[in-house]
Amino acid sequence: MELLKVEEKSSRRQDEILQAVKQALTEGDYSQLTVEDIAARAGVGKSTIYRWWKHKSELVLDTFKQHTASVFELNAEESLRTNLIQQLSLLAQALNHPVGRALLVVIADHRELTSEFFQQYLLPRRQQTHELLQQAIQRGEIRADYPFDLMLDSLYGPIHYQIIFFNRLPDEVYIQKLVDLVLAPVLVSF
Amino acid sequence: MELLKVEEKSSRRQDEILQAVKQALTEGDYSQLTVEDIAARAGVGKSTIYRWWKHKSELVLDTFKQHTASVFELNAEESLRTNLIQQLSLLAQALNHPVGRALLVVIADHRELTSEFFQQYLLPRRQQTHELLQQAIQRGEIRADYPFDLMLDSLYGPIHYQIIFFNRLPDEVYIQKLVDLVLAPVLVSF
Amino acid sequence: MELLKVEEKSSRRQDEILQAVKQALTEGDYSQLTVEDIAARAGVGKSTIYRWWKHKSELVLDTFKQHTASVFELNAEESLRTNLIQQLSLLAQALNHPVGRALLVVIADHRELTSEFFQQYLLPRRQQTHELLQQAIQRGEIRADYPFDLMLDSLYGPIHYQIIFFNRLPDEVYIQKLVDLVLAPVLVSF
Amino acid sequence: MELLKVEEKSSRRQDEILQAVKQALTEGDYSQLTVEDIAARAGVGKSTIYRWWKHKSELVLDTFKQHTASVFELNAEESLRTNLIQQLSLLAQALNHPVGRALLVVIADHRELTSEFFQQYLLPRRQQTHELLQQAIQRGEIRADYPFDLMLDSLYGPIHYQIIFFNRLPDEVYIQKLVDLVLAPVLVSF
DNA sequence: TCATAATCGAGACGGTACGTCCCGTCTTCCT
DNA sequence: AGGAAGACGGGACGTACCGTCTCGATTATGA
Repeated sequence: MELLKVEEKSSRRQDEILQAVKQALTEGDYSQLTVEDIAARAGVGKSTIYRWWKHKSELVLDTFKQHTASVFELNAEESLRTNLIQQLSLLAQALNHPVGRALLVVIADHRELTSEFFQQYLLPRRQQTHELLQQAIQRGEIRADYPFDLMLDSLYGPIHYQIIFFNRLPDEVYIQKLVDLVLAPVLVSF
Repeated sequence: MELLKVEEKSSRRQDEILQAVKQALTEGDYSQLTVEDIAARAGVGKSTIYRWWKHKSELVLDTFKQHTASVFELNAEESLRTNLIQQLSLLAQALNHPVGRALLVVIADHRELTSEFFQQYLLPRRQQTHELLQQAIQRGEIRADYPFDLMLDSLYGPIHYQIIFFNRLPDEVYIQKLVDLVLAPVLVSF
Repeated sequence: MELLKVEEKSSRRQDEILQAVKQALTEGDYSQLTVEDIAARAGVGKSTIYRWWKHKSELVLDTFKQHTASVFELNAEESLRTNLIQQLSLLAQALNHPVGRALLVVIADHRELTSEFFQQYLLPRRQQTHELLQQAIQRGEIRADYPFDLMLDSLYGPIHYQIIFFNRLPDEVYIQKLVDLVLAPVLVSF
Repeated sequence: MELLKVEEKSSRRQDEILQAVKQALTEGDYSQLTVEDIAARAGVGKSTIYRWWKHKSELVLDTFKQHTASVFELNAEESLRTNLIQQLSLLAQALNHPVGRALLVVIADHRELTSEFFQQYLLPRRQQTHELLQQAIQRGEIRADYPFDLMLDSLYGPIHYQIIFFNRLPDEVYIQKLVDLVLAPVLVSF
């Protein structure tokens, strides 16, 4: 019981730390993020932070996970197109948020974290979308034979591309057009 | 002739410095890149580096430009598809090269450099590809009415996406499939 | 007791750093003194030094203070003459020591430190000597009416002068003669 | 003839450089003095400066010499006291001038220059004053048997002492009192 | 009168130390 | 006993100047 309490307590504290990271990133980008500042914001000693995270970069990763945790439920009742548009919009917003920006730096700078990020974040998301596609296939919305992996890259890729290299958050219109373009060849039409 | 000499920004010494950056990046990634190490490799004082580049990040940008300068000529005699495949392959290799990796970090970390990179590197490349498309249209290879910007993102985006988030250099097969997928709706067929 | 501990500004580590400064100055003069070298000698990071001292110059000042801390007690049982000779000899030695030499550079180079040095070092010393004079007056050794400030300058001045401009440590004989010369008009004789 | 002309010209240029040093020192102290700034003020290339002076410190020495060249003639018709007061006042002003301040730094910082300064500047001055004393002896103004070297130190020393350590230009009153104090035991009175 | 040489400004260069920043670890001292 | 506070070793940063060295433009000379 007491152990649980301790765990809970530290879990709450961890949340506070991640919140502090998010707040700090809202006020300045990754290069201005310092562990000391985070500690001060969270009312915590630096050692407490390093007890749970080996490096600053991991902190950012977890902050991003926490930040995007609630997002990304699928809506089984809507069409594939609607779901995709919603997914990509949320993704774009998440990536364009200061926390997402910081994540991009971390991913680029620490290649050893890429696989962790892939396993824990990207893969689940892709599988989710895969399910979406399966359902659409079963509903007869789209063709069953198609290079879906490539299709997903064609959806996700441009979003990241726009944010990273054009420094621009793709708007709803862009995303709709993108989805329509990519979806066109695969839709069952008659 | 003399005017040309004035115009070309890169003296021999600056070239040597960029070479030193490339070499250093080949031996370790961006986070291990040190201006002092670069200076030592180039047999140059630190001040010489800072005389020409304000920040380490700009050094990396110029190194990337130099590294990819010779690349990317179009081949007017080949088909659009062949040209695209070749372009994307070269791009993928450039980005996956240590220098490209470093560039990604810099772009992610210094958003103020994004527009410079866009202007000086991405935009010319896009215009080049646009010409390619124009030629293909005139040759009747592809349709004239199409959202080509979006199409370019669909080509470039996935390449970057694979490299950044999957930490993987897209192989020839991937690129061919990608090009075919994206090109399919726009090809004039009968 | 604990208050005392708090009050004493010099932790063990700070002492080690000052020792390292002294050692470094023994091996080379001020212009060769490097903070990095000091740090290395003290087995300390550069930041530790800059945490406690704003500038290299202040380090030297404190080193001089530490170096001359134990010195300069008066000997109430001896005659004024004996005390003065002893004081000036010690002063001369302190100034001629590498640490003293460095101090002279710092004082000359950083006029803003002069007043600090005056307050914390020269003034106490002068007051001490003033007491000495008061005692001598009360003992009837010397006259009570005399421009003692000027007298002190006539004692201290030549010592510094010899060291700075003649690059020469005044010997015992010089000091005795100086004291006798300056003291002559003020001694009570009959 | 032509050689002379060349020599003259360069001599004029050297003067301009020394003037530039003086001007620069008037606007900021020695630590802010840079050779590049001097060169710019003098409208001269850095190499021209280094052609005639090995180091920045020597430049300052020569500037001081030039600055005080015209000063310090003795006035044989006046009393010893008057002459001494005038001498010391001029000395004090010269030392307190930015150029003098810079000189003090250089002397303190480059002990190898001390002897040069001694030979070329201090010694002549002392000999001059010695003559003054000789004349006073012959006129019967002062006693013939006296430690004159020590006496000179008692005059020069306090002046330097006040300027260096009290950061204060001794005023006329101070100097008069000093001279009177030091002169008292040596004056022939009846 | 024009080519050739000497001079000198401008400033690039290798180098060195500075003082700052912040990492990730370790210590202290309070609660 | 645990944790906030923050000292610590370390190491890269970007800056400032030093004293040396190239490079052209500008004279000055001599054929």
